Amino acid sequence: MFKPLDPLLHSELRLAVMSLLISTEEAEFPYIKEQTGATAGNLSVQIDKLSAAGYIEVEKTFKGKKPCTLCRITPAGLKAFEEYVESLKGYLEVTSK
Amino acid sequence: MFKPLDPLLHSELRLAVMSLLISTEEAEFPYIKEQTGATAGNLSVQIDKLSAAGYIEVEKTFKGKKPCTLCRITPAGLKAFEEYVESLKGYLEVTSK
DNA sequence: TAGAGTAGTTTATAATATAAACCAAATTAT
DNA sequence: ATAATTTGGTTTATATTATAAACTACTCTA
Repeated sequence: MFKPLDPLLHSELRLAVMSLLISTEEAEFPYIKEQTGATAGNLSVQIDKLSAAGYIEVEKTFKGKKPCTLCRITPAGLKAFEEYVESLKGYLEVTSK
Repeated sequence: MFKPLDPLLHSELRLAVMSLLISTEEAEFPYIKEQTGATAGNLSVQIDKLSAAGYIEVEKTFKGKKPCTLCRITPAGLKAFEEYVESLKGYLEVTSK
């Protein structure tokens, strides 16, 4: 009935980041920051966690002279997200018996 | 895009409790404990929080000689749950553009 | 070259979840 | 009768987590 929810994804900000990356394939740090409304510090920490879990890939490049942190979802991340959504459904689908 | 998620509901156990109560209208502590797989301590704390927020009603009665804690969802709780689900959709519906 | 802006990271703190320890009453075993 | 066990919880201590504040480094502009 109530399957456990991946704690890495059951977090408002990390879920938003994952959701965004699934839609966009690839996104830069400032864009994610703007879209999620997160502070840079918080976002940095959560991106690290997703990256450490292998759910996203982080590439640090340069855009001219400015640093540019690019994030991309990984197949493992996509799978985890799908499983999370599937598990979550058990909590949301109210079987009005 | 990413609406804030009610932190009271964005918790695995509390969400399970709410989901259960919406389906059953009324449930006893041991039943909720069994269905959610939670420990009694954890469940007690989370029920208190939902109750303090006015999301559920807790009635302490007796069943013969044994204490019996009955939980029921409130209209405010139902509304909060529905809003939570609505907000959550923004995170789950991946607009594969 | 001083000040402001951009792009982040590190770290300290506050909030949260969770289980362990505990309490009280009832039931069962000796 | 009384000791152990079970039932039905609550309280409290701890571990984890989320979050913002403080910081670093580099660039751009006046």
